[in-house]
Amino acid sequence: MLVPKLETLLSKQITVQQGKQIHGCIIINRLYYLEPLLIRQLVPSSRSYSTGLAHYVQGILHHLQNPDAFSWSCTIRYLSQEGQFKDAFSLYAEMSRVGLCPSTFAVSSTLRACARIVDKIGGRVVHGQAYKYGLCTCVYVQTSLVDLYSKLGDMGTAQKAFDEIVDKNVVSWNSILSGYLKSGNLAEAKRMFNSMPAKDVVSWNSMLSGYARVGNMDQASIMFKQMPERNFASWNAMISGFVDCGRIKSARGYFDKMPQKNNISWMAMISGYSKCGDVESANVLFSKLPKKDLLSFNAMISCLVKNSKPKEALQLFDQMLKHHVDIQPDKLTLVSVISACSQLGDLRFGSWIESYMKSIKVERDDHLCTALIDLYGKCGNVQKASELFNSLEKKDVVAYSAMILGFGINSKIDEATKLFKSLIDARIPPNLATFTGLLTSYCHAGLVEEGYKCFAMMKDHKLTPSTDHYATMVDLLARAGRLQEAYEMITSMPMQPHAGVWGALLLACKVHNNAQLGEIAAKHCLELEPETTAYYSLLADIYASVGKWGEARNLRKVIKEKKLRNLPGSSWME
DNA sequence: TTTATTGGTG
Repeated sequence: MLVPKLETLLSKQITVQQGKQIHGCIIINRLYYLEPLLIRQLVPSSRSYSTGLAHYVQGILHHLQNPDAFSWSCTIRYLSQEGQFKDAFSLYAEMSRVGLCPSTFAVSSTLRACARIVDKIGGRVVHGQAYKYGLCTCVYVQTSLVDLYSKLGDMGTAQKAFDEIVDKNVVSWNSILSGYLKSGNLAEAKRMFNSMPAKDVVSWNSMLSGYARVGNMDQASIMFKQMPERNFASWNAMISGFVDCGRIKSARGYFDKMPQKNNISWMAMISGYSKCGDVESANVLFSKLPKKDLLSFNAMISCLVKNSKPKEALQLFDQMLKHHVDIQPDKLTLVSVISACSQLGDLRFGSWIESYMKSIKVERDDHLCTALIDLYGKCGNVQKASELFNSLEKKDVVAYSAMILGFGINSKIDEATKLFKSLIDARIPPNLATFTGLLTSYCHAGLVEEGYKCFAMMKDHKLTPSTDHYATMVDLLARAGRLQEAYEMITSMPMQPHAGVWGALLLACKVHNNAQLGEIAAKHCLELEPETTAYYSLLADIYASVGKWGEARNLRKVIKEKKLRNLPGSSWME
């Protein structure tokens, strides 16, 4: 049934390319109603379907000599639907410049685009124009306004826009509801929900995820049971809700009970296992996934990266390229792949990934840039990292943290502290990673007092030091020969120190010939990681260096007897 | 024409 439509469309496309004035609006409008798969056939050899299509549709519009308001509106609506929000907005601006009166179609689509990219100024401008042209009495425009101000976090204006709607429909109610939920006002949301004249599955799902977001899974479960109708989103909201509060078994329960699963369900479950470090279970699920798509590959690759398995991540990426030719990696895949490369710390990957990005024509955005800053910083090319940092459009806390660490581990302590100051000046609140970077910088420079100050500063920013922060402090103190202080730092830790913390002390004890503390440190190391024989030999070395030959010999015997072999290359050994 | 669920950088 759709095929003849496509053919007429194709014949009209040819007319357009010959430059004849025809009814372009019909083409654009038809495109909108066609099956996505058929539309894709229209776009010749495009790597990215949506951007290719966006250019195609805009091309048709600009081919017309005098496009009318309807053609403009259809194109804007099309772009907004396809997720090309910036294009939709600039087309709207162009339309007004030409002097055409915007329609309710164009306005609501543009407002939707502004809401999605959180464009405060643009949204207000469009609102003003809609008011000027008297379009603010249309439910669709009004509902879009409610959604816009909800997404901007301006609930006062959102409520005002909502009150002005005479014929409120379910979507209008749902828009204000999700606004209150997003702003964390559960009480008001609940009040709204109860006073709704009609609820649909979206209303119920919004409430579910609202409770899930604050970790109230018991209330979410109660609502889930009460729901008159459930869809994929309802089940998936429960799964990801349980995942977020660490109740992986409950999440799995819902996953197994689901009558039908979509790829999002699988992905939520895989990322759940990833978050609690259960790579094995994630792998098992991934292998069972019937139809793997880009999203599920992204989830699995990122799982491997986050759980420090960069080699496996790159292998999976390779598999994806080889055996799933229909899947094109996107920016998110690349961010994970770059992160895997930086974990491997090999500069060769840097140039490889950059040329690869060029070959598949991926535009560099700030997220990709940040990943590259981390990569170049860790591989020793600070120059390149700092060039990338300066090229960023918006410098967020993650970019700053990556760059501070990059300076720090390349012995550029002045640059690192300067950058931290400018972060504070920019009024960007530092996070745990920022302090990891700064502490590591002081550690590399051997600046104990600055390290202490930095460690204390975390409290001022309402941050609690993690095990890694303690580990860095211990490393800093121990390297400086302040072994007793390092030991006291460990004993003051509110959490269980991991082997790396004791290992740092142990290594320093060897350097500074302190057998007493070395023995304590080694004991803890062996308790936590009995398989790592490097600890035995380190302790033996310490004994030997202070002349305790007997103990040293005994230890070496133990190593031999246990037939344990030296395992060089533990992370802290470097 | 307007609403809800997923994957990311330290």
